[in-house]
Amino acid sequence: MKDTYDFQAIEEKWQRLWEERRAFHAVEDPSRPKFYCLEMYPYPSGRIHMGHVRNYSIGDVIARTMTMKGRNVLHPIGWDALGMPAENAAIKHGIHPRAWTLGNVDHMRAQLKRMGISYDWDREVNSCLPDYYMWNQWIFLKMFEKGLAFRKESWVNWCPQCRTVLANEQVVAGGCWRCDTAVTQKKMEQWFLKITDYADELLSGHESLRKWPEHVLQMQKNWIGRSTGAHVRFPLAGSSRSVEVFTTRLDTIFGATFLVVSPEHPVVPELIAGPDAARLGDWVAKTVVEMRMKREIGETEKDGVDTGKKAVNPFSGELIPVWLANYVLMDYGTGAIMAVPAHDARDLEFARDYGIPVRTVIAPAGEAGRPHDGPPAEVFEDHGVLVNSGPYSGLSSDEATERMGAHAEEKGFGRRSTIYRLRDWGISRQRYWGTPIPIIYCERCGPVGVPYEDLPVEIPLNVEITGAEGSPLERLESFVRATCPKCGGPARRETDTMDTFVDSSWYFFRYCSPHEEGLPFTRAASSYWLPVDLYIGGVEHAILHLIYSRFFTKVLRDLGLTDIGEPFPHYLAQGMVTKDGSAMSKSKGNIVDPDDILKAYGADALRVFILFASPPDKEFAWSEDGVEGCYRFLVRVWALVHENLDLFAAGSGAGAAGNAGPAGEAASRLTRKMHQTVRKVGEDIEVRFHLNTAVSSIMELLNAAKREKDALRETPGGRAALRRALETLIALLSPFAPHMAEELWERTGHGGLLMKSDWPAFDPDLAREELATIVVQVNGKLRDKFEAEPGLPEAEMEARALALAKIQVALGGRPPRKVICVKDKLVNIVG
RNA sequence: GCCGGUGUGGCGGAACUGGCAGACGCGCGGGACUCAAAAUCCCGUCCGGGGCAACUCGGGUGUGGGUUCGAUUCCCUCCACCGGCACCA
Repeated sequence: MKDTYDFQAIEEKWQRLWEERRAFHAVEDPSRPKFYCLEMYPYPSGRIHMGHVRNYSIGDVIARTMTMKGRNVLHPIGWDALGMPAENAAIKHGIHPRAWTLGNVDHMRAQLKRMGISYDWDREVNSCLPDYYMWNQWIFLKMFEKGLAFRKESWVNWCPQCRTVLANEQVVAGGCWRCDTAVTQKKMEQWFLKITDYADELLSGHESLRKWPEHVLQMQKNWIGRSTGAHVRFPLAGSSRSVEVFTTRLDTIFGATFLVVSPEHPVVPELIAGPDAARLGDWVAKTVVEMRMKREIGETEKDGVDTGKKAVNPFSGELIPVWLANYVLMDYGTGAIMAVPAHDARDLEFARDYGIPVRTVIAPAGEAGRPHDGPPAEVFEDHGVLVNSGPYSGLSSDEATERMGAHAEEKGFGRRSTIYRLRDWGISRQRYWGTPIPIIYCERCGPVGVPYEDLPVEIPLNVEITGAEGSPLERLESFVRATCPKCGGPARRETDTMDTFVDSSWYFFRYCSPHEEGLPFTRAASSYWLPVDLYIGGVEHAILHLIYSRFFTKVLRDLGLTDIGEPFPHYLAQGMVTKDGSAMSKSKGNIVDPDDILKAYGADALRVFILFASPPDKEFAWSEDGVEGCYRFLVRVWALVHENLDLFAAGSGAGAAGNAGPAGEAASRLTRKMHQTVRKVGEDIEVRFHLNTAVSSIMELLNAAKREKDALRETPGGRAALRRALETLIALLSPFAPHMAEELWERTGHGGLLMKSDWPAFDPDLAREELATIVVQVNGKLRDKFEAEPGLPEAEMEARALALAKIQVALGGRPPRKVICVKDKLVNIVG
């Protein structure tokens, strides 16, 4: 091989050698500490994009560094391979979803290998293959047995374009998350997973997620939406029924001047019965539809009707009117509220529109003494002191809430309670390219789980995907027709498939024992590798994927399959990749294809640049000049090592470290810099994850070596120092630019793979500066500095500082009023 | 509206525990090499004033204030941008 930097030949060579030597293959080894480094597995859309490159480059630096630091590293990859784009491709190009998907996987696998990412390809998983998705079915059946998977008729978000149900989370601003088409509503029987059973634990689990970004925890918290308050029943006058409400402000209940029930509430038929039934019924019918539609758009005018019925306030005995209104949602709380217009802005707006009385029952702390008869000038929503509240008047909000809750429980008309915004997870999809839900419907036995020995229920491949209404599975008689596993009678198979978020909710378990045939994963392997030590991926999955995975982990734990309760104790949310100020996207037309960069500059340069340009959790702005700069940096490393290749030859006159002669100034300077760099790069990678500053300090080491090299080559000790600095430089660079580093490692006479070698040793004594630079300030302004031996006593520091000519001038002859000394750092003289 | 995040040169960014603001890279300017160009190498590069110059003085981390001997860093106010949630009772 030539002496010029032929990145193409070098990268191909080392990718081949790593593969031949199975360098990335992970084997459980209880004698060594493990490190499970995970990046979010990709959807095989066809090509790798810059977001992937960034995600996987970050992970690879961590994985390679941990390997060199002696950890037994698991670094797997796979494919989130079920989903709609494959069906869309089938419709558009007449290619089968399976063929399309597997073709994409082959292409993208080759691309990842060209990036030199250190994946253990023996553990590759692919969610569209039966040996993966059968375990979705297996886990589903376990959840079905425990009542965690259940059927429910419900309104669902329906995308008319994709002709499929969408989860709430897949509705973005009223549109379909994929195609942006306006979402409509439809009522269907659906399968749900009971994630709400885990709402509280998903929230309290945040306590242990200290290594998650704050904003991600906050997003999850908002999503779970915990509210504490009370449920209270208001009996309907002249009826045996009552209306239950949920409130977070029980202390305001004496101010409840009306009740509002959602038009979708089951009690509505009774409420509208009577002489006015026709008019009220029309209003309800119209409003139910409107609410479903307008909710997706946003603002809605408050609109309501008085049912003429009355309810009894269980605290005061007061009769209050019962209204129906469009601002009360059926799917939050109980679908009915007590309206307290004096202390809730929404209720006040409604009360004013319809002339309903407003009664003040909470006063600001200082104003409880004076009378509060008339309606308040404006809404008061803070806590305060109760007025006009019978026996509770005079109590603080907090105390009243407490006592009223106890009273309601004692009398049996209410209870203190906690509710959540989080809904159960609807997983049914009317699609073809998904995991078939393993259920058989028997006329006699109802829904019956497919027996475990009959798994997998395979996706039938002999279908034509036309894009016509509904799922192709419905029309496939051979798939639908079944016999009941319980009674043997005629039955129909479920034709819905699972949300693909099910696949990704547990794939990190499968990596631990990807070839296991009897279980989704083995306990031995999973208890060795899990939890994931570092999970890296885009923040767009902060809510859905990460909550679902946490939920699945807790379910699997409760099924006795694992001991861990949190899968990802450390989550690194990678920032977006942008160009010209906006995210790279097809619609913006600002996509840079990694393949083009690979061809022009090579994988190493691309990796170094993408890691150097900004910290992993921040946005990354693409720049062609930037890659070029990193490419030049690699060429400079290449050139410097080759210029000094003679130092690595036997008999070069560069003694080994031990027998190097008395080192000169330059040698100890470079050695010091080298050790400082080892420390800095190690900490930046392992502790702070600031890969950008790790790269820049490697650049500094290169610059220092270039600066000192001529002097160093003069003496044996200098040559030894230079040689060791270059070796260290190569090793530190290897997680970032692994191909070049391996090549240089080989060319400098080292045997074996650099990636399997030890991380350079750090010696704190050699890293220590011989002299400390003491900064001298006058009134906080830098005026001069001096060098001093470390540990100089403060009195001495002060004396030396005051003796400096510039300080004398700055002080203008006046004696200092005060002197602050910080050891080995600074003297500040206050004049 | 509520919650969270971010504001530093021409650009990406650095400053880790309150202690030298601008590391490193890009870009730009100058020089060397070259017939010339590219590549490479060297020097300079926060802004403003003074000096032929080694230098020197002043200002400076979105705004205004505070704490402190000392603030990019801590506290309060406001502004801008980004993200999440949103008639959530």
